[in-house]
Amino acid sequence: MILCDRRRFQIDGLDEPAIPRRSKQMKLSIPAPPDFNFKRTILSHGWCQLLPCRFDKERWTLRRVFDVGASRPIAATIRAAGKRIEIEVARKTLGKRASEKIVRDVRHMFRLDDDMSDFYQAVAEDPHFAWIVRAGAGRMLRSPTVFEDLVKTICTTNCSWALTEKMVAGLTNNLGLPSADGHYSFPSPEEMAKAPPSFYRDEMRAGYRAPYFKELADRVASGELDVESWIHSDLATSELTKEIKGVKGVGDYAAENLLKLIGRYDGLALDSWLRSKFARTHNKGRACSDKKITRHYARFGKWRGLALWCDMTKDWIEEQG
DNA sequence: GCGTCCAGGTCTACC
DNA sequence: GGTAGACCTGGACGC
Repeated sequence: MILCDRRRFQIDGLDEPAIPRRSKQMKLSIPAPPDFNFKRTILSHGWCQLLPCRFDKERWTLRRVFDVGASRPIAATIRAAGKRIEIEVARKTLGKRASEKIVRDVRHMFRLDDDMSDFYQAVAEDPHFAWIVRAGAGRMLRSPTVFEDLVKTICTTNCSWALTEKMVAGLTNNLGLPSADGHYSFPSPEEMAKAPPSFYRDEMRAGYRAPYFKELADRVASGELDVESWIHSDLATSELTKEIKGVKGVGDYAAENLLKLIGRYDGLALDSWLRSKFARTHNKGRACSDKKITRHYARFGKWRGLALWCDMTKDWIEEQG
């Protein structure tokens, strides 16, 4: 992807009109870990800007349409509320099953159950990385499903961020299901499998990736490929990487990026922006080899990919105090 | 407005 | 295993 575009969200902030508040909305509340940083997690990378998420930087909220199973998708607004995360649902009432599903999804997205202590221990002694512990950085926002993260990752390959947004929007707005307020959920593998190949080429504007999406959706919908199992896989990272790269359109960068979202940080997921940012930050603006970048973060072992990402995105948010 | 060039990551064929 | 070219889109640029 083209990097100058990738960081656009830091400057523009809100680009969607606020949804009018309803007279009665239901609220759910989740306790957050002591080391959790809501802002750092939302802006951990560009996912907050991809539908069905909508980031409001003025209010520091994340809106998203959640798929809750059989009933209609539900839009919710997520915000920090002290040491808790508050979820405001655009419904007067919400069934137990739907409430539990939304809470489970939010916990997963914000990685509230991730134990960061090992990572923080790995970076705490390094003067250039100790800020990560103080800031509570390192939780990378993800989607409720591995499938959604995989599709979005493929959408980031070999194109500008603007095109990534366009492809994801085309997919969501055409194949997703509408919530009561007219926004759409991310389509399921089954919904994507129903779409003809021409949809991916002509409507989604996925270009040469079009057959890849069709094939992926078919394989997942038919049960041939269980991408959700990757998150709890016992396979060694090298083996899991091979399996992930078995998906058409997924190469080294895409596989390692997905592995980060799954919670494995061995890979660096180097793309053009990371290489450029590393050169500016650590190599006096001169391009350097991937080997040199790898050596720079090698001391962090299995956390090197996360250490790299935190290092390269440190300036995305001004630290307070 | 039109045409050309280029960047971006992966796939495939070839050596 | 390594490499070159094709894939497709949108932005930048020149005319």
